[in-house]
Amino acid sequence: MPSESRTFIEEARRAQIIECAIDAIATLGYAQTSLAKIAQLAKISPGSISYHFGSKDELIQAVVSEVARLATEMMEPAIVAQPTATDALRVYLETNLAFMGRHRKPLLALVEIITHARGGTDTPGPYTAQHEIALQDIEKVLAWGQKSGEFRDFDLRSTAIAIRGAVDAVPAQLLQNPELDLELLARELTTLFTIATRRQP
Amino acid sequence: MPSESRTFIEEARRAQIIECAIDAIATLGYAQTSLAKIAQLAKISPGSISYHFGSKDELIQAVVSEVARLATEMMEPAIVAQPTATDALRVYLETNLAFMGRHRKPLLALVEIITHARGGTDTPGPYTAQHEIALQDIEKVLAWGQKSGEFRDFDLRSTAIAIRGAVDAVPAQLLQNPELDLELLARELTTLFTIATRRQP
Amino acid sequence: MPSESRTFIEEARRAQIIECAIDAIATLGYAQTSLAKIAQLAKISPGSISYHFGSKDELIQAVVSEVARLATEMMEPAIVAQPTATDALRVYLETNLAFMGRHRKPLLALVEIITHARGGTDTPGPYTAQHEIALQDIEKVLAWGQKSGEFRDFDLRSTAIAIRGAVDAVPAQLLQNPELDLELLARELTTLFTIATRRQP
Amino acid sequence: MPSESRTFIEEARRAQIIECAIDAIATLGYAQTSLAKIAQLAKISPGSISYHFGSKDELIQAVVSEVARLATEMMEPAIVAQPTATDALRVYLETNLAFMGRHRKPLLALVEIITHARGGTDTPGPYTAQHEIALQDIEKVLAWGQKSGEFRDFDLRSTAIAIRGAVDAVPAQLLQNPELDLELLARELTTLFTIATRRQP
DNA sequence: AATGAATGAGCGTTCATTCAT
DNA sequence: CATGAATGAACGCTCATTCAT
Repeated sequence: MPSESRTFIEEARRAQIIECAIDAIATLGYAQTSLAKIAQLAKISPGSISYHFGSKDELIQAVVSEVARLATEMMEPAIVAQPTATDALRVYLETNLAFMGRHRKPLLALVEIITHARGGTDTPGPYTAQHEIALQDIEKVLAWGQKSGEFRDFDLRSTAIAIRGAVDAVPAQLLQNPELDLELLARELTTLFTIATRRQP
Repeated sequence: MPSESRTFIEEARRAQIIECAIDAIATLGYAQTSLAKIAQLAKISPGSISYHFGSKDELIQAVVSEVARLATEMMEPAIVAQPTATDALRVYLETNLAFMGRHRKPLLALVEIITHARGGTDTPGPYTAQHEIALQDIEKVLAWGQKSGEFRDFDLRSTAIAIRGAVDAVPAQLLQNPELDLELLARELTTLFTIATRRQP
Repeated sequence: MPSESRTFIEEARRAQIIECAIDAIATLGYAQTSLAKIAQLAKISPGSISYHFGSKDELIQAVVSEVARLATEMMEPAIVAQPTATDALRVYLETNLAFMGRHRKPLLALVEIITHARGGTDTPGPYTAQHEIALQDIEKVLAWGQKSGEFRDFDLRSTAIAIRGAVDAVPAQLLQNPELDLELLARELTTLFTIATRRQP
Repeated sequence: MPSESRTFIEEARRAQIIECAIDAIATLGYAQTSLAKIAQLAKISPGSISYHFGSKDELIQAVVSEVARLATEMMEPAIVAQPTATDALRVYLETNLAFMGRHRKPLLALVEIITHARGGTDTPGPYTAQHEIALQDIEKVLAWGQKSGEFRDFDLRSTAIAIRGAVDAVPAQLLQNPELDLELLARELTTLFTIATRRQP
């Protein structure tokens, strides 16, 4: 789907619709968000959304990509710039939680989509891949730390699950308690996983 | 809710419907599960479910109660029987993951329900309370360990979020990779959180 | 439908069901009254009503008959005992409104049924007959008064419609304003129709 | 409700649906009229009605408004133009019955809606207000006649109930006997209520 | 004589999608 | 490009009725 194949105005419409979709999903919840409501928010007709995205699934996929792009842009450079795996792990947690604080709506929308838009056991759902990538990213950092001798000898996948699980648990908390102190949480999680992963004396 | 108020045959039907609902939700996902599909699985008419449960909400509530009963029965006694907070934490993780291994479908269904059955941003959803209780249970164990001197001085809520987040991340993994080694995972998580919480030298 | 064909216990059950049906219809309104609710009120099973009455329509018909019997028993003797048509007309109005005061629930139920349970234009509805009889009863009194020279020369049907219409309008008023002074109303209607029907000088 | 807010084609569809709803209610009765049947009459899909009216209640409200507009347009100017209360009362009866003759179906539909659309005994129902307004309109004419000395001294509410009751009784009669002579009826009712209300010598 | 579990048709409503304009 | 009217299938739910017990 090369961007050259789309006119400028078309690209603008798509961006507008994606933004309104994020707004609607984050505000109303995935189940309560219909194309009609998104259209209403965007002040366009429902048919227009189908025209630009073909189907609801495609729109949702576009939303996911957009948020992922936003998150990656914000987080990845900082992480890969770290000199040590320990620093990278710390910055991973810090940037993730910072993203949640700064881009609450896109994050909430993403969480809504991931938890709601999965298929059955057979069809894997379009966003599990995204999650697998996230885990592998963490595993890379962990493997780095083990290789460099910073980290103790643990199972990569298990530890990645724990770290990612902790991060994924935050939006739900945030939803329930908007006053949640994300900075405190970031410090505590950093400490926790730093201790938990470092080479034991 | 005296058991005398329901016939034997009614109780049997309810159990059958609950089982089929668990099956449907775990297999198809919450959003794709309709009363009609549950009825189809149970080989009864859709109206029959309404007859026995009054509303979809009541059925879902019954499913939640059933799984919660199952889980509590299996896990709580073992946890409270531990002599130290460190043991309690270990057993908490072990029994939770053991439950996932033995009751995969009920567990998946429960997770589906809890993550899906929430309203918009404002309305808290009927099962967020359940989750809060789970966090407080962990916090109790953590506070116990801090008081006894087993654990270091960390923020209770942040640490509870990390632990619960790790546990909650497992079903999604399990769904994606049914061969996941839960025993290994239990050992690794136990080690991780034992190290992370214990009093530092 | 001779009463001999029914056992004593069956007759009692029917009476009980009819009473509960009246209660339900008067309290909840016709549209909100289901056989299940009547059964609940009567503390019997829904199937039992079908057993005793065959169908809902039959039950409704039985309710109508019962209320009509009650009304006729209370009103007819007093009316036919009057020496003049003028007195008969007065007593007709008085007894009708007195019945409404004393048997509010049966009356309300009857009104609910008559206004709700009509078929289409083609099928006349089972209770229009009842209404036609009521009109003819009034016409008899009016014809009597015209023959005796008490009443002026008016169209029987038109005048009967006016009188019956006035009477039928009362329950709706009563429903809206339960404090309605039925005795005042009876006096006023008597005066009005006495003046309107008497031979003009 | 500015007319600019609706397309021409939308307005046409709405009008068509309203007309079919009137037809269905007048023909089948309120209780037997479903959106599906109205849609069938209008040869559109059931979803289309929801599209244009949002809910059944809104459609019913639109029907009521339409008929009320029709009736008011036809009757009010003639009534208020009369020089005396006696004339006004006569014209009130004449225009009401003339309306029934000319707009039988809308009138029947309106009566069906008003008598059916009420909740239980406690909830007043959305159209009882309409009826109260009708009574108050009559009371105004009666009060006028009493003040001018044309009418005798009677209770306003009781007399208004009688007059409105007589008028409201007509549609039911019309339903049962479509050949009913409305002009005769109008003359007779006029005479009746003129005699009944005029100052007695 | 009575039960109550079960049914199936029907209800009002929602919504992704289509298509003539 | 964009519209918005229209669709049709699916939803949760109600209810008179049936029938094995």
